[in-house]
Amino acid sequence: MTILEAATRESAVTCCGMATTPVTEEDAARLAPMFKALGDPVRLRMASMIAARPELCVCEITPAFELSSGTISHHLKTLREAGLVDCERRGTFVYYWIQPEALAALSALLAPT
Amino acid sequence: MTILEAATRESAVTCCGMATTPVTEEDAARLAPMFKALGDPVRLRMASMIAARPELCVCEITPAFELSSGTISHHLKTLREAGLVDCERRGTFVYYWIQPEALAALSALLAPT
DNA sequence: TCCTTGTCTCGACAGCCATCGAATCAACAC
DNA sequence: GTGTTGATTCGATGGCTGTCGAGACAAGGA
Repeated sequence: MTILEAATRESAVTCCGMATTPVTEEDAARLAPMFKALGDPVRLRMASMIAARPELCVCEITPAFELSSGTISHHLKTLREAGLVDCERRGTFVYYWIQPEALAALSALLAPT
Repeated sequence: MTILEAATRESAVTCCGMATTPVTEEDAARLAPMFKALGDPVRLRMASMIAARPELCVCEITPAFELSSGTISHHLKTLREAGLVDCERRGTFVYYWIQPEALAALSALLAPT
């Protein structure tokens, strides 16, 4: 079971945000890395750009930031390892898309239904 | 204008999450520190504990973690500086409460209306 | 006044992280 | 094969951060 699946299922089970029931130690350990990944302005913008479209090519992300391609890849990897996005190579290009369940899990935690 | 007020107003103006419109550079700079503050398991649990009640005494938070009082204070300060909580001393004790607008701003960003 | 208790601040330190440039890899065109 | 372009990985570095313990501060009681 991936982190994402666990987080999604958990939020579905608890069905309420932290404003009603405090998160368990285990949930905190699973969800905190997702918040952490969004805790950098560059990555927050990246995630936002990716979420605003069905999928997005790295070649469209890179020119939006004045950063080296190495740093861009590093941030995308961080978002991927947090379970917030996934990617696929198609020919020369790599495309990223959002994992909506991950966003939903975080959102559910912040705002009780 | 505080960070919190700015974030709250912004989310009210845009009224949609990052799944529909990418956040601006300025919004990202304002909101990322809030996500970052929630990006530590200890702070996420703390915020959750505080959010689950109208207000919470530090003396109730401290025993929930196996950490020194210095570290507890440090994390609470981080949450406060991020605009997620506020506090007040009443006699010997200090009480913390959540800033619901801050959570709402983050939630609005994650989940379009 | 002195002592106790709750909380915060300070100084220090080990570990993590954002960034860069260089090197490497993948796919394609020639 | 050779070269080119897109993307990732690697190594290094300066800065940030989570943690502790000790000290300082605030409030109240003996």
